[in-house]
Amino acid sequence: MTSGGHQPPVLSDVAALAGVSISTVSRVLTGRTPVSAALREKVQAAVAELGYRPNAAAQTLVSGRRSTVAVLARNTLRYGYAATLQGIEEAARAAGYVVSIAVVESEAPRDLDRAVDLVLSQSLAGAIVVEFDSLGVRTLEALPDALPVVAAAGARRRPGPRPHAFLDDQAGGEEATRYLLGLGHRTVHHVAIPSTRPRSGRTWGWRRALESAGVERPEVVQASYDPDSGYAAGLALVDDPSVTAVLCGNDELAIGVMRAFAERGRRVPEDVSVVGFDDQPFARMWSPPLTTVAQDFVDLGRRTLGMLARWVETGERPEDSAAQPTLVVRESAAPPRG
Amino acid sequence: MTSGGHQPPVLSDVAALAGVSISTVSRVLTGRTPVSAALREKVQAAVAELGYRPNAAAQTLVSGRRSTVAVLARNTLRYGYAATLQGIEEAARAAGYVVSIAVVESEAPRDLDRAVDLVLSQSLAGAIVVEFDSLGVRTLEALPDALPVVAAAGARRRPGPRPHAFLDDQAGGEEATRYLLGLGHRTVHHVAIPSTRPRSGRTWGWRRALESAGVERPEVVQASYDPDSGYAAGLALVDDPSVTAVLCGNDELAIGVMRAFAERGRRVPEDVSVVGFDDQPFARMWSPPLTTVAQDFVDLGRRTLGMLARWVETGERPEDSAAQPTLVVRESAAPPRG
DNA sequence: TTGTAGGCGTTATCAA
DNA sequence: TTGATAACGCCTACAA
Repeated sequence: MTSGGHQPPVLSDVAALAGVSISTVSRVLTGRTPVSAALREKVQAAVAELGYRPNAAAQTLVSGRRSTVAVLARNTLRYGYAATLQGIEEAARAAGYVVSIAVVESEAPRDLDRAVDLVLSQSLAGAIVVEFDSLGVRTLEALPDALPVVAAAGARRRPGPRPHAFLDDQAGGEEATRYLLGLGHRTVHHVAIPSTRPRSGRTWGWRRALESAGVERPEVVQASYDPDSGYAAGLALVDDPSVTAVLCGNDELAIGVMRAFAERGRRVPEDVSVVGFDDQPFARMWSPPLTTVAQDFVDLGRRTLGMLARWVETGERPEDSAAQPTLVVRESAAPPRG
Repeated sequence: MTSGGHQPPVLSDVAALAGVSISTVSRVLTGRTPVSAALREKVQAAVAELGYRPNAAAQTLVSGRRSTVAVLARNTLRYGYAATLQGIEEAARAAGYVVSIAVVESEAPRDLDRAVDLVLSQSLAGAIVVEFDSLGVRTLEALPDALPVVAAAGARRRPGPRPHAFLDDQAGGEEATRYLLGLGHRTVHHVAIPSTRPRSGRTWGWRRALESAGVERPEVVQASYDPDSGYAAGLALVDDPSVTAVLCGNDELAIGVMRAFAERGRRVPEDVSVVGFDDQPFARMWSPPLTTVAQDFVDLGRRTLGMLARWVETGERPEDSAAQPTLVVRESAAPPRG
């Protein structure tokens, strides 16, 4: 079939129109080999006239050069995940990579297999796993060793087979706890999120701060991620008069805790101080505006992609990379009464 | 080079191990042509032993079958965008498509070109444009006619060259306004979001409801998307005693409006009713819980992908598809005083 | 039912 | 500097 139809133009069409060989067209397109100015211009004109675009499949087949990076995540909607994805995409676009996404729907092995199969059905330069939850750990294990994979992690973990960029939430938990202690609170209670490990980094940070202050360490109230679970945790704390300051594992938990206190007539921050974690967008709009530990997820995404890109391009496995959260002081924490 | 190195196995490796020809392996893999049980088992064993995976580039090169869908959007983090993306990804995964994303950073032509170039550098089955803003309209125009493209739109628009799935926010605006009128309010004020057209669908719905009730139509307060802009709008309304009910173009605006009222001592819903739009996750957690028009963005994403998939698979251009928002009554709206 | 051979669109190697 | 030509990995007529 001659290419007169409505097929997209290919290299030979351009070559024919420009009156040169296919190799010459390829050379001006790749730019790696010199071509005389005269021919180059003819070729460029033909490319423009035909609206030619290289066939990606053919390119990666012959050159082996891959330019898509897959992101595997449990979720793409919750704030931390979505912000990390944004950072990855932004950095990828700047570096010339396309990002594809695959969510791992549940703990069920078939969901993991499904996502991994789909991801590996592409020609990948590498992959990023968002490892904010235990499913991330399993996803990491399901990926072939030959593929460059970097984890975007919510907490430091011991150096493993795969490099990771992470947010040092232990430092954040410690800073927030010290801040509350510095305000004059006798101790700080803690409502914890689930973790990839027995305890989350922020929970460790809270423990360390209490211990180094030589202060009593209350029982941890274990919760999930959502406000309802924070509400239940709040109810468990509200009748205890020794509770004057609460560090929550994330902002949504903090919202739920605050609602439970409000319903029982304990005012924030007058009666009890509440500090969140993450600095989600609604935190600053809350009443009272929420004091919280800000984690820069967008930057985490950028760094993760940067590590992966360097790995792919230089062949050198990157070092783990940490970033420090920062406490954002707003109005939900104050000195205790009296 | 013989394939003894650490290269991934290819068809010929499998064929050699199984003691059959390459085509036989290909046949058992594609399943379109019958193969004797004996050989089929040998091949499957060899595939498993080698951990063989087909090379995607070679497959799409020879077969022309594409299985990636690109999503172009202004943003991936804001609620509506992220939820739509979630729906797209979910439906795509179920249908065997991979989704890749490209954000169009700004109105600058070079940002549009950059995103479009990156997207078109892949072998695409089709594309989806998230058309919640005016940049979406321009993105749609920048894509080649030959590519199947479906828009995920925030509002109905006149049928155009490309099919779209949309949320009928005009109906939502009308319902919310009628609800407030039904509560006994003399009229309803409106704080509007920007729109792809001179007026957003929800603004039209608000107008229609007021007109058909034969009620005075106040000036629209034009705002942006964020709480700060809602706060400014709230300040513009707070001193007007005729303001007893406000319909906001989205939930974040509603938050800002409520804060402005709270600061000036006007209570919600006792003194003034506020209704939002979208039903973002924080809406139900607010104090008071926000009455708002829920839009199912996840479903929008699913429908959009469904349309695109049918188009790609059957060759028939799909019809436009609408979904109705629903009013979620919570506690931020009530009958007027007295 | 099975194997052989040709070609998908591009890059890279080799002569000229 | 340019042009043939041989891969890249796979699918699919066509022949056996």
